[in-house]
Amino acid sequence: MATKHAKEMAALKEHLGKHQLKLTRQREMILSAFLQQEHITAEAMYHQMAKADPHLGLATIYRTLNLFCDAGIAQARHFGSQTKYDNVSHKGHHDHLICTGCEKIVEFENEEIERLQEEVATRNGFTIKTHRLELYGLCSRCRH
Amino acid sequence: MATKHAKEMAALKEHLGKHQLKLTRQREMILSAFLQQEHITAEAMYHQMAKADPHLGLATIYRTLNLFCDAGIAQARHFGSQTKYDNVSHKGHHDHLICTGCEKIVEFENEEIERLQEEVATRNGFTIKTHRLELYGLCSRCRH
DNA sequence: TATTATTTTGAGATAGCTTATCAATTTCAA
DNA sequence: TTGAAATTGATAAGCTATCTCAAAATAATA
Repeated sequence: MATKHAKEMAALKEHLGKHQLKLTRQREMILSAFLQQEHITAEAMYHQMAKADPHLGLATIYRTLNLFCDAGIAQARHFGSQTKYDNVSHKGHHDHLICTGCEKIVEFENEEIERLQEEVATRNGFTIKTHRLELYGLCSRCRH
Repeated sequence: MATKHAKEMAALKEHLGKHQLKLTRQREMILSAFLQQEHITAEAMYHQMAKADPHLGLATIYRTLNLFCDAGIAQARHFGSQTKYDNVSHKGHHDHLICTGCEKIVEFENEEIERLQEEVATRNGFTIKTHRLELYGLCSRCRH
């Protein structure tokens, strides 16, 4: 179990070391649980982990998930009023095609688009950390 | 002044008509002020408009900007904990480069990306109506 | 134009999510 | 093992956005 997420654990430890932070039981627990998710909210994480440790505080979940973001293990995404923390290692990055008729969501990847994004960023002096691309429209079924 | 934003005014009136809503002094004022912005938060709008009408309520600003979204005049975008309302008519397509350091926003257009988006959509049987592309990272100044 | 049903407004209360506070506890280097 | 420094947990506080409701404004109708 611990060896399963060795890569992320190493990334976390490296980040902790560089910033004079400490490895705690909570951080290990949360990392282990988080890596089994694709994307999850802090609140959902809180309820899920309450079974394993009823005294784990919500603030600690938030602090730790934000820590994971800093360490490059997670990525925060804002949906409406909520923040979802994506497991970066789980999949390569994917964008979304969203049908405004039936709300179906199709995930896709396109290397050429990613490359062009980098190009745009460079031209403007930016270094991209993350991005978000959503295409809204009608799927074949809803168009009729 | 009123004729300047005739197109958006027409779009608003059409939406109001279809939904049994009414055209009010506040909606006209807010539309006029909003169309002079590229993108703005409700809070900023509130302070700005306080000069013209000190009694205009914040709730009305929110309600009206959301109304504009429904009418297709504005588009809401979540950045951190805040929501920014984009003026859709300001430019045809404008995507965003967003600095996570200083919150600077650079707009850009890239026809090649747009073309590839269409391609992806077509391949998945979708017809795109709108899209949203945001690149998050650090601008040259914040990188140091 | 006057009437009237319906919608909208303004001000503050409320809700939902996230962060700040701080004493007690834990970590880890010496 | 010790002790400085970081972390935790519980809860208060902060922020943004929405809801409530009496009063006001709008627009359809007479």
